[in-house]
Amino acid sequence: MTRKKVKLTYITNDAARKATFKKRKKGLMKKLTELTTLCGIEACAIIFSPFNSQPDLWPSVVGLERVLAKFKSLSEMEQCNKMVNQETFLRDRIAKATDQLKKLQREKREKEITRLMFESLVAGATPPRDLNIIDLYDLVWLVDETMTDVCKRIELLTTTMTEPQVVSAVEPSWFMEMMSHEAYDDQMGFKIWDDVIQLPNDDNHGAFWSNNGSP
Amino acid sequence: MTRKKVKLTYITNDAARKATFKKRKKGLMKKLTELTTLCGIEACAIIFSPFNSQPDLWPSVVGLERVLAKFKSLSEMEQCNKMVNQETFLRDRIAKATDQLKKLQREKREKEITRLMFESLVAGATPPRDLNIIDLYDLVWLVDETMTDVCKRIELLTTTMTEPQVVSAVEPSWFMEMMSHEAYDDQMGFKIWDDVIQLPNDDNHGAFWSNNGSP
DNA sequence: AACTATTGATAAGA
DNA sequence: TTCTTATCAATAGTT
Repeated sequence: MTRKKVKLTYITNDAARKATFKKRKKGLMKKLTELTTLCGIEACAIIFSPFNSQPDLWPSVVGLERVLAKFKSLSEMEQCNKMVNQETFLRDRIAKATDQLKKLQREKREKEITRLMFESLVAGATPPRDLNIIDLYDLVWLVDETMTDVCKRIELLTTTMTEPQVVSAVEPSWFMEMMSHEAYDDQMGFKIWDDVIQLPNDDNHGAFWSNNGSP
Repeated sequence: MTRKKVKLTYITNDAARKATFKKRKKGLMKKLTELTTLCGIEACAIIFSPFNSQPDLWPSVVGLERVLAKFKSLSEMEQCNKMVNQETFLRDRIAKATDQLKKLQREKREKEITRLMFESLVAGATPPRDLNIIDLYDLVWLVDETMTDVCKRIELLTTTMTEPQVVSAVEPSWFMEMMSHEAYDDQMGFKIWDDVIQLPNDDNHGAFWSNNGSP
């Protein structure tokens, strides 16, 4: 049973690597069979391994030869044009992971500053320590936003209020949301970087949150 | 969501086939990436399709060329020796499916005859209709077996019995098992034959149950 | 393209 | 080795 998510790295244990190789090779060939059958296409694969002196081929030798012949009939230039290769595949995955990372960093940052704001509030306006200029700017922005929300809400309640006791009993939903800040700190890097080889530099333009404190 | 098990046949609907092709090609390349990374091996794949004018290659052109060169350096004879190809793969699946089919047919047959026996019993020894010689032989064998079991159990209870009321209250487990005969009739052929192209003839030697009434 | 119910693949254990 | 099964991964149909 897959007791845990598999790490995408070389398996150093020989027996385990061989077992995995056999299983996954079989699975891969099944997938190839399915793909060609379902979509009525031609495909081939060659797999070298230290476990077999000869490469594993799919489909049969004859089928492989036919596909290879077809491939070789294309010119070099044709082969290079508009080709979907491993690089494209990896770039796609990297882009998606980067997007997800940015999103989580933004959320994390937002929660941090929110917590900071409420901590300052309950501490009775004690000046927060260890804050740099970026933190302070973010904090100011959030305080302004929150004040605006509060004023709007006060105005709304003042003009439409009929039962005062209900107002104090029920917290607005944005308050509840802001107060729940478990944060993604421990999981984030792990969850995202796990199976991605490398990430491009993040120039971070267009993002409001400063992404301080990222992993 | 996969609303149903996929049938391993050509997808006639153009849009659906293209969608499936894109998804499965991506999945296949991911699998190839994982296999080569986990096991530290070399592999390549070429996929032709009417959706791209050029074939999809894995890994990059350079990687593909290197693997192909390695493959071509092997002689014809070497390529043919001990090769695991599509035929081997299919034969393996066919053999396993055949084994499973036999097992289920045996179980189904056993349940049928068992039901027949109990029906005859409760009907007050009314001669069963429409039984051929094979059915009758199987029935005789089962009755003999059951009688033997019953005699053994009677002997056991007679020699060790201390509290009669418990005996009549608790059915022996083999009895319960025999009486539960929902049978696999409707599912069997479907479950087994579904994704297998062709099965070799079943010469059926060595099986006790006669496998009447198979699909 | 994104979502999720479901099927399918498989890592570890027996 | 093969078989089992809990868990993770792929994906069919839908939006």
